[in-house]
Amino acid sequence: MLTLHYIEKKIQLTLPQIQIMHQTIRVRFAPSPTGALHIGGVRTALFNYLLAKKHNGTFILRIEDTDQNRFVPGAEDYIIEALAWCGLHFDEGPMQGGPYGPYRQSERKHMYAQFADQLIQKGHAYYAFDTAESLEQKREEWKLKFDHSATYNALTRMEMKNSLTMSEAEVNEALLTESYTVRLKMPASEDVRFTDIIRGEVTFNTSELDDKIILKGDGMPTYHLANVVDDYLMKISHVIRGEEWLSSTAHHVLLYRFLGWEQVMPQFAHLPLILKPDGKGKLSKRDGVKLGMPVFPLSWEDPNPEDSFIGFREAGFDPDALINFLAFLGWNPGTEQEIFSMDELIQAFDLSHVSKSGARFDFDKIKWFNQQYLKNQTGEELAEKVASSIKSAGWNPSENYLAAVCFLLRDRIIVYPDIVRDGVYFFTEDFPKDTDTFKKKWNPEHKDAILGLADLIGKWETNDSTDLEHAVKDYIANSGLGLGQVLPMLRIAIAGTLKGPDLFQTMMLIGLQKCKARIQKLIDESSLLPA
RNA sequence: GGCCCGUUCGUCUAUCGGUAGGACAGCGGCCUCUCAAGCCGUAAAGGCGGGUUCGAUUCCCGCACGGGUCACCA
Repeated sequence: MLTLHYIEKKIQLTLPQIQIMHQTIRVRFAPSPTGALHIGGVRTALFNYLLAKKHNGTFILRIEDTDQNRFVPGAEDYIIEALAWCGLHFDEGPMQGGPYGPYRQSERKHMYAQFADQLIQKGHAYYAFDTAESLEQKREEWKLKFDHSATYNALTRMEMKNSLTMSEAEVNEALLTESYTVRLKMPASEDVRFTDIIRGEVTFNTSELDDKIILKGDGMPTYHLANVVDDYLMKISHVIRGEEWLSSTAHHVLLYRFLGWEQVMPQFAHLPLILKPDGKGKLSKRDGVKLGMPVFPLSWEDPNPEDSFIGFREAGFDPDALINFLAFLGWNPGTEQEIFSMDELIQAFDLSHVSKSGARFDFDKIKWFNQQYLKNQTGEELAEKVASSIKSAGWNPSENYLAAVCFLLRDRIIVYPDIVRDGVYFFTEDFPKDTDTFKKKWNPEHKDAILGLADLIGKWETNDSTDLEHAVKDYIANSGLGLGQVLPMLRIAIAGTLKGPDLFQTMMLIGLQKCKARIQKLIDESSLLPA
């Protein structure tokens, strides 16, 4: 008994994996070009990409632009650029084409009607001529009659204006003169069961489901039809999408069944949602500005400033860090490794390690990931990334110098622009000075000793910062002062602030002559300050 | 409200019935001219109630709570 149960369980566990191994994996990321692609979409794309790459499969981009009202110019370019920045490259898509194109649903418009017809022929769909007003009115009625569960379904469709309630002549007449939609005819009461890779078996009863519109008044399909038809025609093997789609999956399963495609229906995997930091609802566009953090990969400029958003790229994040962070939102490798390159993610990824519950977006965590990525780069690598912002700040350091600065700063930055913010004194004499602290620490009696130190620094010749360090420390000891009385002064003179990298390395980099001048200058200024 | 999905430290998570582990954030320490980084340490969790079992975080049922969804949007 016990062993039987055990074996049964083992078989259940290994079956999906075997299927994946021996099947050609074809997955698609299918965004709607209605604006900037937010971070949840990027994660969906990532998981699709990882599964495809892990099994030598194909990763497809399909643009779902069936809603002409919501079409936003530039959105498709944004999506493509954003995913490219993240290192997610498509094998088939609108840019590069492929054997199953076109890859924009608007360009596939002519392909959908025949399947809607097929459904009508078989009695699984029907024409509906209801106007928006009559629908709204009916919905109000149903709300009272059925206690909130108001839908266009088996219970109500016979009181509506559609090809089920009209004579053939009336229908033919209306087809020519009126705007119409095609609705899927749901069975009155039937359990629709499917297996979700992440959630296991899920069941819906058709009595709870409505007669979804599959073809709109303008001749365009809705998501439901377009999605099923395209996934079939494009031979998609796995549908990996957000959990918000779970409740309409029964409609999709029925569509596959009615179209005779159930045997080749893709496997479903519904990803847990990315939630707002407070956990109340899924993360949305506006949460970024509200909480002062990006939720988009790239900045998005909209004519309406309210709809313009800053991106992770512009905020100074590294795409590899973003990807690493996103991979861990709802997935884990089952080991204690946390830092993963894209190749390592591909190796380690497995749908069975995707969690079921929603994950809150944690800004602190992505900052930590980014910091890890920055401090593992060489000075040269960092320099390359910040060179343009250094230039636009008006500074023109040599490549070597910039790289050396980046190297010194690299352990204390979270995002790339921190180098510009924290490194001002490496590039110009015009850097902010914390004079308040200086005043607190300044003791006029030490003036001569410090001027003497400046003198020594200016004259010192060495290539070794520890050599300088010894000289300075010896001088301080000999003058009878403590390190704590002198070094903070020096730091403010040279860097303007009490924090920063090793003082002696900093001085060596800036140049000892310049440092001497900075010390003298600060002391001159301090004699002008009120005591 | 109906239906569906979920529920382990504040947060992200490990644990596939047998001492609840890691990471972020927090706190403390070491290091140090400072700030970081790093290292060490500390505090912190199985929603509730029933069952099944020698044993339940893990399996089952109920409840509670949270989320999703109920458009000619995807």
